[in-house]
Formats: sequence, structure tokens, C-alpha cells
Amino acid sequence: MCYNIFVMSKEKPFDMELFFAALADRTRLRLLNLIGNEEICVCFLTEVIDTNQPKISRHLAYLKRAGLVSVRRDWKWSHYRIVKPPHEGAAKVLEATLAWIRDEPEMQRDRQMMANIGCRLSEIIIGSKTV
Amino acid sequence: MCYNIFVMSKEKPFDMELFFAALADRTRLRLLNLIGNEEICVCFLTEVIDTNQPKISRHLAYLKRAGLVSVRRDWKWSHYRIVKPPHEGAAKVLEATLAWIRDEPEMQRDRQMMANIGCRLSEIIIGSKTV
DNA sequence: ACTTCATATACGCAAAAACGTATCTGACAG
DNA sequence: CTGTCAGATACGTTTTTGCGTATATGAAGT
Repeated sequence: MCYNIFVMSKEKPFDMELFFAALADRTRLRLLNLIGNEEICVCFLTEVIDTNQPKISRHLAYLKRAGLVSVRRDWKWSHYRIVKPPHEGAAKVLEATLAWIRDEPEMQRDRQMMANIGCRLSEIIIGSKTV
Repeated sequence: MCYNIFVMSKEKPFDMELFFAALADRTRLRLLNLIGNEEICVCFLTEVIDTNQPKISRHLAYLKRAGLVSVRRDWKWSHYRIVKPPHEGAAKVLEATLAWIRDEPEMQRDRQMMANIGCRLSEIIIGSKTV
């Protein structure tokens, strides 16, 4: 959104190097894999990736700087989603990358784990059992 | 070739981070763009990129380490070509990347310049005029 | 006002990357 | 055996990156 304004005004002609640098880190790839096509709350990501919270936050900030994700803040929570890059070429590369990482065992485990957390949470919130 | 042996023996399961890191540098992207589908002599690359020779050599070595290119030595000259990555996903990403950069103005200029050098060289070598 | 909570940023450090200059290598030519 | 040439590597330095710890932010609740 804000990003597109930059593009329109020729202020930021999509930094290819930054784009690939953003993909050149396992933690960031795992984050992208977890976000997928959904809009995901940071709390899920920190839960799955299992490291200190600032690390996740910094990597998300990196992805945002590179124009790969956008944030929506809703009260306490930040929700990230993947942004389709403005250039067709970049969009294709990103798409291919997401498809590639999706097949990796660790990435599959990550998604599985996030799904489980999701179930647990909805059990707590929606169900009557307050575990 | 040597690379495939590594893959077979599970010695080197294709480093995704290294792959993207290799793409996260303008000089390396320019090199890949210049090489394209051909087998290109280093002397052309140093001519076009116009920087000191060790820089080119180091970046080519980086691309080789990442499994993106292979070398063939022929007497004094080294000839590089782009290698299709062993993973289908990686291959698709690389293909999309090459298509993307191909459209950039600087990349087009680079290819144009290399073509001109090629003509000049063949004029010297094949033609009778020793300029 | 004060606390709490999710997330972001600041800071200092260690590891890695990129660079220019200088030097090495290895195959010829003489 | 010595020089030459394309290309690779070594070295020392500067810049960038990633990290953990600590702290800031900002909106709700009390």
C-alpha cells in the first residue's frame, strides 16, 4: 500500500539485491513459509520458530523493508501477510521460492506445528475447557 | 558433474541460503545475465563489468560454490556456464530470476556491450585486419 | 496514574562479506 | 630455464549482518 506509492513516485524502484538478501536466511524463509497465503499473527510465529522474540521481530522487519510482507496491527497483535511484488518478474521468483520451500521437511514440520498451536488456541478460546 | 556426486552422497544437500545469497549481489546478477545460456570466457566478463579482475574472479567463485555455474578451462581461458540446479524448485527460481533480470536496462546494456566486444574480437581474429 | 501485554527498537559484540592491492599458479612461448 | 599471460587466491581492512540482552512503545485494562 504505502509501498506502491513509493513505486509510483519512482522513489524506490524495487531493490533486487535486498529482495534476494531477504530470501538468503533460513529464519526468514521459515517465516515466509509459515505465513503462506494467510494473514498470520506474530505470536504464532514466535511460538513455532522457538527463539527469542526480538529475533523474529527483526527478521519480519527485514522482510517488510524488502517489500515482501505487510503488517496490520490489531490492538496488541501484529498480523503479517505476504505481498505480491510490483514487478511481474519478482512475483514469479517469489512464487517459485514459496513453492520450493514448501516441500522441505523442516518447513512442513513448521506448518504442522503452527496448525497444532492453532487448534490448541481455538480449544482454549472457543471451547469451554480452559486448559 | 563433481557437484552431482556430492548430491548423490548426501554430502551437500543444496544450500538454499547460499543459493539466494549468491543472487543477492548486483555484480553476480550481472555475471549470470551475461553468461545466460552460453558458455562465456571470463575475459569478456571482465571487459564488460569494468572493474578489477580479482573482483570478477571472486564473484564467479562464489557462484560456483553456490552451485550456480560450472567452469571449463581451456588453455589460458576459463569458460563459465550456468548450471541447472538439481532441485526442481531451485531450477524454477533460477529460471524466473534470469528472466527477471533480463528485462533490466543495465542488464540489456551489458549484453549489448558484450555482443559488441564479441564482434570486435572476431573481426580481429577471423578477419584479416589486425587492429 | 499505573500495570500488563505483544511487539518493536537500541546497543554492543562477533561473524561474515566485499573490496583493492599484491601475489601465486599453471600452461605455454622463446 | 625464463618470461608471459589469464585467471585464481592471499591478505588486511572496512562494511554489513545476525545475535542476545535490555529497553522502549503504545494501547487496554484496573
